Amino acid sequence: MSVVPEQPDQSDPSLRLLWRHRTASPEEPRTKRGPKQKVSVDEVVDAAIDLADAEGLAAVTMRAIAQRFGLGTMTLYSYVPNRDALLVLMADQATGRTVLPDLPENPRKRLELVARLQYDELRAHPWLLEVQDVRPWLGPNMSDRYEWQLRAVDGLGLSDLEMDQTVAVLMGFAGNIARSELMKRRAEKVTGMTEAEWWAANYDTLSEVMAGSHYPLANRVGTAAGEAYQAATDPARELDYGLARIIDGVLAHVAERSPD
Amino acid sequence: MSVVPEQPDQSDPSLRLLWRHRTASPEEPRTKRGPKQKVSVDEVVDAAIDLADAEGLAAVTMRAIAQRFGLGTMTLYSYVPNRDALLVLMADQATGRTVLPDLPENPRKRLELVARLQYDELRAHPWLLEVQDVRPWLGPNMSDRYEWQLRAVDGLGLSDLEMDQTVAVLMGFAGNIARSELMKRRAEKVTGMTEAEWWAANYDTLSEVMAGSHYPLANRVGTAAGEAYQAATDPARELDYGLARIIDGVLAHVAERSPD
DNA sequence: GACATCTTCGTACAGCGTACGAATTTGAAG
DNA sequence: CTTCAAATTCGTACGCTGTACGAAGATGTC
Repeated sequence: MSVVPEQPDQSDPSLRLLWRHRTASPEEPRTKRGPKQKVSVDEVVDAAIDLADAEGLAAVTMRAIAQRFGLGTMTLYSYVPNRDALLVLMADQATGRTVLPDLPENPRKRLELVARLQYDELRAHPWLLEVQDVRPWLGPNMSDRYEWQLRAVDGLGLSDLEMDQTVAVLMGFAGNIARSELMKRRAEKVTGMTEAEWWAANYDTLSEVMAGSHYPLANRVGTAAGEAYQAATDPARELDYGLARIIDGVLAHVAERSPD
Repeated sequence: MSVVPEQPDQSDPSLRLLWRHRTASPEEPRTKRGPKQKVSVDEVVDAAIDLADAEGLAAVTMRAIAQRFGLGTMTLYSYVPNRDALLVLMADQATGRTVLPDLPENPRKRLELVARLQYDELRAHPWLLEVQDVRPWLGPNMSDRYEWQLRAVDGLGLSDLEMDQTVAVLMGFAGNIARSELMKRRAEKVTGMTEAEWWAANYDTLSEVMAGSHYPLANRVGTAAGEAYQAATDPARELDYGLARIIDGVLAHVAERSPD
C-alpha cells in the first residue's frame, strides 16, 4: 500500500488523435521505424467525409474507405483505432471546414447567426446528426466553434450557465429542423414518391382506417399546412418561426432582468 | 389508353398494421385457413418494447425477439413485414402506454405539460429517439397524441401553421434534452466512468493538447458548469431554462398580436 | 378426401466491424 | 554491413445482423 499503483492511463486515446495538428509536439520526430504510411490520417478522414456527404453515413464502411486508397481493409486500423473514432474525427474535421464569420453587433442577429450557421452546416453534412449520437466530441474545431458561439451570447446579461444553455437550445433547434428535413428527403428516396404523392397514394387507406377516430384539429391544421406548402412541413418556415420565438424569449429574459 | 391501368397499390402496407385495432373491420373474420398464430402482433411488439427498454434498441434483433417466444427467427416475418416496420409499431404502441392528462387552463402550464410529457416519455423509452429517424410514423396513438398537443396550443391566438410549428418546437426541444441525457448515460456505460471522473482522468491530456489554443469563455463557462453541477451539463436545469424561454417567446408573440 | 391457404422455420447469403497473426519494410544499433 | 526492433500492411476468419427462399406442416373449405 506504500507504492503508488500503476495508473493504466485512463485517458481517452482518441483525444490526441483529434488534436494531432495543434499539439505543441514535445518530441515529435521520434523513432520512425517501419514503412511510411502511404496516406495521411487527414486524407482518410477527408475521404470518409466526402463519402458520407455523397452516399450517407451508412456507406462509410471500413472496406469502402480502404478501397478508395487501394489499401487493405485492416490497414485503416493503423490510422484510426476503430470506426467510431473515425466518425468523431470526421465530425471535427467537417466542423473545421466551416469558416466562422465575424459576429454582428446586433444581439438578435448574433443569435440568429449561431443557429443558421449550424443549420447550414447540417444541411451540407447531414450525417453529422447521426454522429452526434456516438460521442460528445471534444476536438479542436468543435472547441473553436463553441468558443465562437459563447462569444455570440456574451455580454447579453446572461449568467455563465445561461450562456451555455442558450447555445445548447439554439444548436438543438437548428439540429431538429435539419433532422426533419433529412427525414423528409430519406422518405422520398425510400418510397420513391414526393410527400404530396405519398399523401395522395395513401389518402384512401388513411381515411378508411381513421374512420373511427376524430381529429378535428389535426385535420384543420394538416389542411392548412398542405395548402400552404404542399407538404406536411416546411423546414425553412419552421426555422424562421421557431428561431424568432426562441430569440424573443431569450432577449425578453435578459431585458426583464436589467431594464434600462 | 382507354382502360385504367392496374394500380399496383402504392399505399403503405404498414398503415393497416398500425391501425389494426381501430379499423372498422369491414369483413374481418374472413378465410382463416392454416394454423393459428401462436402469439399476437401486440405480444411481439410489447416484447420488443420491453427488450428495448431494458437493453437498448440495438438488442432488439429479430433473433432475440423470436427466442423470447420460442419461435424460429423467420416466423416473425409472418407477424411483421420487416424490422423497420416493427420499430414503427413499437413507437406507436409505446406512445399508447402514456395516458394523456387533462389540459390545464393556464396557457403556460399547457405548453409546459406538452413538453414535459414528451420528455418523461423519452426518458422511459430512450430508444424512441432512434426510432424517430426511421420513419414519420402515423399510427393511431401518435395521432391521438398530436391532436392532444394541438388542443394544448389551440385558442392562444396562433395561426394553424403556427400551432403546428409551436408543437414541433416543444417536442424537438424535449427530445434534445432527452438525447443529451441519453448520450451522457451511454458515455458513462462505455467509459465506465462518471462524467466527473472522465474529466479528471483526461485533465492532463486535455491541458497539454489544448495548450496552444485559447478558450477564455469556454473555460469560464465550463468552470461555472462544473461547479454548479459537477458535470458539463444538467438536463433538468436545461429543460427548465429552455422551456421557459421558448414559452416566453410564444406567449409574447400572441400577446403582441392581440393586445387586450 | 382433395385442395388451397396460411404458418412455421432451417438454411443460406451478403454485409458489417474487427481480432489475430504473418509478412514486409524500414531506421537505428552494433 | 549486418542485425534487430519497431512499424506498417493486409489475408483470413469469426460472430453478428436482416432477410430471401423454399420446404414442411397445419388447418379450414369444397
